[in-house]
Amino acid sequence: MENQVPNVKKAMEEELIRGRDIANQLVDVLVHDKLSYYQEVEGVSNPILPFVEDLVNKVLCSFTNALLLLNSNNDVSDDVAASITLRDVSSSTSCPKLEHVEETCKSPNTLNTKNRRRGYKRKSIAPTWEKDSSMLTEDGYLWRKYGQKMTLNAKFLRSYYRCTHKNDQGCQAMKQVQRIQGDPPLFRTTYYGHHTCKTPLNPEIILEPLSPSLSSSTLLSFSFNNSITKSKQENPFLLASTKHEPVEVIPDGYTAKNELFSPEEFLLNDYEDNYSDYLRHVAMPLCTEPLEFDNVYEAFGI
DNA sequence: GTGATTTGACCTAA
DNA sequence: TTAGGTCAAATCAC
Repeated sequence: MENQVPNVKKAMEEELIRGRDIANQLVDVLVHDKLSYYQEVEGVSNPILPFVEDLVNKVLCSFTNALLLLNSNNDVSDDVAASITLRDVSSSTSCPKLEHVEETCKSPNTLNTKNRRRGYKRKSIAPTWEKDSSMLTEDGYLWRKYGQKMTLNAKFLRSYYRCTHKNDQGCQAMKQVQRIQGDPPLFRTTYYGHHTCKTPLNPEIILEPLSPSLSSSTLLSFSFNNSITKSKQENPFLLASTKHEPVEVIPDGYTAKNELFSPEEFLLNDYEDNYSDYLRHVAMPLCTEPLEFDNVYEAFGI
């Protein structure tokens, strides 16, 4: 028992060093293989990507294991401990499991239904950005609704969504949708965190505002062509999101490679202080007519 | 059968 | 203490 703490510290140190080394490898790969990115954009398969993903997994595993070791020794804050999930470690195929740590954390109480929320941590982070919109709009990501609540001083339910890829990719993005006005309907969408997932949607339809001051309700209005009536199987991009939300659709012609702008790319191109440039390069080519969608507001009782 | 939503209970920050 | 955020079993939809 006396030797356990030094052993844990030793293992933790090794894990952190391992993570650092792998991260360095990853940087080398990313820096020296820029061309592969363009190959990927062109649709050519990229043999380096699996290797990069493996490196990323190893980095995450190393740091997670280190945190688990700290957690098992009560040397870590509750905040950090709450962010650690055993699934994150065990789900990785390339990550050596720390069985003794897992066993330490899996007390009988955690398996008991009444105590299964021990790891629950209510978020206290500030919103990343907000937008008000007269209609529920698709933002290019897949969301899964995990709750709704009637809040004080609110006439309507607030809905809670998290990224569909929270479990499989660890994406921490969340959003809340609050109907703030009945007639005409007005919705306030508050986003928390950023997407780290590889969204299955076309990158060109991902349009997050560049800053909270840029209300997307002024620019996110898209044409709604007949293809929206196709099934999920025929066009999964269009209806793959939560059933309560309408979709924003990019005209088919907007596919030229040099016209693709994700918000990140837009920032990298120094447009962030020029909203008109953003509109010209990103929003305007996409805007035509407001879309229509049956049962769009069904969940909100409109 | 599988995945998404609903809903009541649980948990925590203020 | 309480309002708001989250969990997870039950239910629904495809």
